[in-house]
Amino acid sequence: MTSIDRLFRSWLRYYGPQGWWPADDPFEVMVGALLVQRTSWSNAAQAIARLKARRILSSECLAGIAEVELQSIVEPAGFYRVKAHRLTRLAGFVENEGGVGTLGALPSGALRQKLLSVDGIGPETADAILLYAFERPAVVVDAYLRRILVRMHERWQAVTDDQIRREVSTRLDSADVLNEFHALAVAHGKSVCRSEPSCGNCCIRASCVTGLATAATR
DNA sequence: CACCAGGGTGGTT
DNA sequence: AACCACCATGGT
Repeated sequence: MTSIDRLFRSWLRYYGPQGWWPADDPFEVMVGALLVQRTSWSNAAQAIARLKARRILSSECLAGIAEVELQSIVEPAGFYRVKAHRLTRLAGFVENEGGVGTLGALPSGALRQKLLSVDGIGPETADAILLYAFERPAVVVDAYLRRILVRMHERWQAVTDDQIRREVSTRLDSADVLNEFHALAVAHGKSVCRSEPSCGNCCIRASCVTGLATAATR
């Protein structure tokens, strides 16, 4: 039985604090969460910088801007047609809900449900927004975490995302810890080889990341 | 050249 | 329920 708790401390000791999420306010986190889908952060950050340069990175502005214009602005992030449309819908949602302040007053369960009703916000993005925009103790289950867990123990192969969320949250409860946990999972996921399990050493032994092994298995 | 990046949606079997 | 194509730019 591997301890998620020990894995987290190993990552933190090896990689250090990741400083997520790089944003000035909750709405910027929401926008970034949509822009970064299947996209490198550097590309998403370019789109965010262009929004900021035009001073339209707010729900009020984005709800009113022409979608074709928004497309040209967020173009560096890729998938710019769907993303412009989703940003427009997101802004309308936030305005309709009375702003991020009103949303922030909702309990996490209700807020998650509302977020999932927005076009382009699925489970992973909803939990990322809960965690990084609203500082709720949400577990973000992404492809990196799934792969890492499967490589550590075969039992994770058949475990659903919902089960992963609950199992992780029993070990890591605070928003601050879960904040680092997801960011570190991404950092570690990028470091280890991405080839199939054939490697057999990924994530828990030294052949992928020197020094992590002894920390993770201690 | 192929492959990937801090996913989600809609359609098909 | 499991799979699939699609969205599209920028970096290795």
